[in-house]
Amino acid sequence: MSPRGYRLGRRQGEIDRTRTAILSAARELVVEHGPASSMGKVAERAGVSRITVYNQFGSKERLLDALAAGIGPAFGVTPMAESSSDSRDELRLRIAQACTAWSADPSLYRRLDADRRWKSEESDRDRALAERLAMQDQLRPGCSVKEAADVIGILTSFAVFDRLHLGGRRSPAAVAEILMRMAGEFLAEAS
Amino acid sequence: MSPRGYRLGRRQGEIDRTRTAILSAARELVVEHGPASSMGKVAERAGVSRITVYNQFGSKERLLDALAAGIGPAFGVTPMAESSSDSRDELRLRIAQACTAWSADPSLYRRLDADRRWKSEESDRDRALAERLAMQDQLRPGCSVKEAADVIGILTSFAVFDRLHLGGRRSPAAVAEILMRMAGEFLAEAS
DNA sequence: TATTTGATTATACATGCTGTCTGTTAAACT
DNA sequence: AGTTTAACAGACAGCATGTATAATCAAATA
Repeated sequence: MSPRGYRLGRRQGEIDRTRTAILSAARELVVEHGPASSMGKVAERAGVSRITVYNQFGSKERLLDALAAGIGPAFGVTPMAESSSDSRDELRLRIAQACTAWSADPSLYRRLDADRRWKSEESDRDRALAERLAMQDQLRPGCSVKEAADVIGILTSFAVFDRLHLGGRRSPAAVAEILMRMAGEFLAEAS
Repeated sequence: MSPRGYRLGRRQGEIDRTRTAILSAARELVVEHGPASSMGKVAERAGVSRITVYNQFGSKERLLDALAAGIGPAFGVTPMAESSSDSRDELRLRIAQACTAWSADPSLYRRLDADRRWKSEESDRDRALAERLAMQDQLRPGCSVKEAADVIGILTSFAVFDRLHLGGRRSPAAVAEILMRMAGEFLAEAS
């Protein structure tokens, strides 16, 4: 440990540079060849030793976790959404935010999506939004909160976005428009 | 090859039994531990040698292909759908068939879904159905054939079905009902 | 300047997996 | 009988992950 305070000072700069170099190389290889890319190849492309990759990230799984970490917060945190008075606008905002987040790096998320748990995650947020919709009588008669929450989860998933995005031929805004119309399944008719 | 007809006779019985034993063991292990299950474990559970698995299926990829083969035909072929006069009924049938197919073995398809290409496959069939809908003026004004085809692909994908199925807590028929309502996004209003 | 700290590195190793090679064995045919 | 066919088994090569140990080296301290 460091009994007397030992600051890394400008050594930290090099450490951060190697970390980002490794992450950058890993991103490239995952996009090119999928998550099965070997640690050796990653180290080679990053210009460091294979052991350095293990020293920095511990294991391949944690390296992929770090690679996927960038998206979670940006998508999960919707600060102003909570304060929105109209839950219908909140839904629209939620869908738009999802599309923006996914459009940041689709070719990476596409390769990572398989092993990740985004599909069934964040159901708490979905349920909370569905409950607010129900509270404001915005749900179609006969539609349960659970059904609305499940559909929200589907409409904000990467797989659905990617299928409509078509590699950029359809804009995120256009995708969001389609998704919002699909959300009409559980919304009350009144505009 | 076999210049003179060489029949396997009752050897074929054992061969078939071995193949099904391997497939059964592979199914169990994939459901339990995902597609990363090793060929050695599969062979061990099937009660045969690891080499036998390779002789029968050639490679791990082809073994997984064989595992997934059961679903494709049953879902892809919709004989009476073509002859249906009402394209709206055809859509309803298509969605119902997808739900029935996926409900056959969700725990297996869930593990296989990651590496498979069901997501972007069969877009030809989706496009054909979307074109028939357009031909009969069943598409919402301003909705392109491509958009309808994309949405059909989404609504008949396993990932979407699985998320609504909830491990059996929602029946396939109920899932189909939700999906059909979501399809209303691209359908003309008239009933 | 001399020492300490901690990241990077090379070498080596253990383990597990995929896929192939070579030979053996048992059943089907002539 | 003898021949043909294909499943079967042991051994092997190659590559992957992850670990252990010791050596190197630059920056931070005293």
